[in-house]
Amino acid sequence: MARRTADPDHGVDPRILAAVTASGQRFTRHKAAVLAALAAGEGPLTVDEVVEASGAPTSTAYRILAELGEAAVVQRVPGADRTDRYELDEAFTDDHHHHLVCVACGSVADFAPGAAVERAVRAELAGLAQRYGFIPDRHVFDIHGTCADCAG
Amino acid sequence: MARRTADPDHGVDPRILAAVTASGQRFTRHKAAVLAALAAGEGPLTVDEVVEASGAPTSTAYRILAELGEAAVVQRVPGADRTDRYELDEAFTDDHHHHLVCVACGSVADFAPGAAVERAVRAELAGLAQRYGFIPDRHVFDIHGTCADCAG
DNA sequence: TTTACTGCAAAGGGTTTGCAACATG
DNA sequence: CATGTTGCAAACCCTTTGCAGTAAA
Repeated sequence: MARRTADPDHGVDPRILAAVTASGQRFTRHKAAVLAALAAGEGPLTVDEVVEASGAPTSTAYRILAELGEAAVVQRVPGADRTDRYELDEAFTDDHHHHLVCVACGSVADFAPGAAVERAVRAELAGLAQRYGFIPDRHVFDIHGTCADCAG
Repeated sequence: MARRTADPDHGVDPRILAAVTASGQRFTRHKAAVLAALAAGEGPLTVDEVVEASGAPTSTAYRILAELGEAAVVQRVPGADRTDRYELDEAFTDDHHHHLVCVACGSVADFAPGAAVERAVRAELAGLAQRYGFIPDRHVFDIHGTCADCAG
């Protein structure tokens, strides 16, 4: 029971660790804290929320989020307001979800799409390259509306 | 043939005119120019593009776009970069479309979705109120990827 | 030891606003 | 005429960056 006492990985998903190091980055204490914050968050987090939860200074949080973005570990999620939000890439969450964006308060929540939508979307994506010369990477299917809190 | 010589409406869609005035706004020359620019544009326009095309000063362009947004005549379209884009609401374009967002150059182009996707989406929306207490208003189905220009 | 990361503070860039002059209804 | 709109410039806020010190590998 002495095999792993120090835990330099901070309990982070080994696949994420691999992606980060494969990208030529170091795995630092702040990076671990930011990743933990994102993993624990309900839906995508604003930079302020990441700062709050991770303890990293704002500028460092921005830099880490950018680095993780380059490593394809984190995705930026634009919301109804002008404030960006960030979430773990689906490759590391093992769930496919979309967003419920509240136009009243700006909050962004996750929701699981029905199989029919995803099936249709996949078929749609296949045709894009032929029709528009556009090479699809990922799709955004967000619903804008009013969340339960704001609807009263 | 002398019925409309002055044309105070600048040839703008009467439904848009109605929506603007119904919102308690005046219909000014700049507003007309911005609307004309949006109507003529291929896909959503950045503020700079609106300024360029309409001749309105930047601050006025922002204000007009905000006003038209409140009148539900214009929608803001977040892209891959941090630059907002604006387009006429679908209620006034009589076409339903989505966006091809280039992650390389930030350009946003329109594309017409297949019927299967829209059918599935409509079914999905219907269930949201029950499942999440979320009242859907509109949906965003954008494809992120690389446009023909950037793919080389 | 090497080099990436950190942290502060200062700069950057798109967006918003105060206010006096102006144009619309 | 009364009031919403315009335009300039200054203010704002989120985000990015320079640089010297720190820490990961």
